[in-house]
Amino acid sequence: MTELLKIGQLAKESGATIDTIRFYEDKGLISPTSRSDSGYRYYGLDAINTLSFVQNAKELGFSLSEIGEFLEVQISKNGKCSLAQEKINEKLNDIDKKILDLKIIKKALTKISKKCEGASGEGACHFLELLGGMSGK
Amino acid sequence: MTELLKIGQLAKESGATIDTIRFYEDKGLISPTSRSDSGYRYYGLDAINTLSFVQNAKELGFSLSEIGEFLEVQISKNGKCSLAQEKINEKLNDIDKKILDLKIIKKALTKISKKCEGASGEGACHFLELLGGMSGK
DNA sequence: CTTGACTCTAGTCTATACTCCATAGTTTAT
DNA sequence: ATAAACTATGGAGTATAGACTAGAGTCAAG
Repeated sequence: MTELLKIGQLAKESGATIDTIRFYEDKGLISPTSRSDSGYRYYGLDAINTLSFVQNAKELGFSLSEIGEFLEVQISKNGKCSLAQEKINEKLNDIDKKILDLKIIKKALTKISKKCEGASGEGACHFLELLGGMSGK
Repeated sequence: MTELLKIGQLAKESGATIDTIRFYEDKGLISPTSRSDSGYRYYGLDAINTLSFVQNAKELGFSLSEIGEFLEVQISKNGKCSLAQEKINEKLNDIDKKILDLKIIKKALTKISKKCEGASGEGACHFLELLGGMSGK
């Protein structure tokens, strides 16, 4: 028989907490292979991989619901690469947009910072006026 | 006598909602110049600038509590530019870090995407295995 | 003086991703 | 057989930035 893990063991193996695993179950990301008569959750070893996938995908900036979609695709085994590709490309666009936004913010902050400096380091700060004045733009 | 605004008027002038203004009050960002006997809030015209400052600072990525600190500095009139400079520099560092993170993610996603493509666009997707395999790194 | 528009407080709800708690039942080890 | 360790469920709490609601009081105009 294949080795089955109780939730605490899975938690130890995966690095997730018990609460997190149950939370993920609630969100449809993972579910126990079986339950004992008393209701204890039992997981196959693949659950470790699933959780590690979730961790990695989270680090890549995917939300739990996006990760859930990936897992569904996987589970259905009908998943075409094109589906994942689409998601990945969306994510890449999101990222480009975020980077652009951050650069714009950076430019604005730098500009303000310089004006602030120009007004001599120790005088009363006009930061708020500078920023308030930006409302037109 | 200076012109005083009721909360609804201030909302219209500033573009914020009434709820938002009261929420900001709760957070210590703004408070009415005075209150009527019945409890109505009355604001001076400067409240419009304050709210526009809040809007702008938010767009620049500052949290409400950071904005609150800026406003305190302003209110105390002891604010030195160096204080604002410090905050701005922290924010600039944050932004650089975020951009870097996003670029790393982008690289990882691009790599995965390419591998996925390599596995012929319409086959079963190995996205999850690819990602699962990254756990070592 | 009544209607409609405005405002008040206090509290609940949204989304995201968990974390912690109480209470109760189960399993394991001695 | 009993104590320690583990697990179950359901619900509340965390942070952020508000949106929305109910029920009550207030203000201005006709």
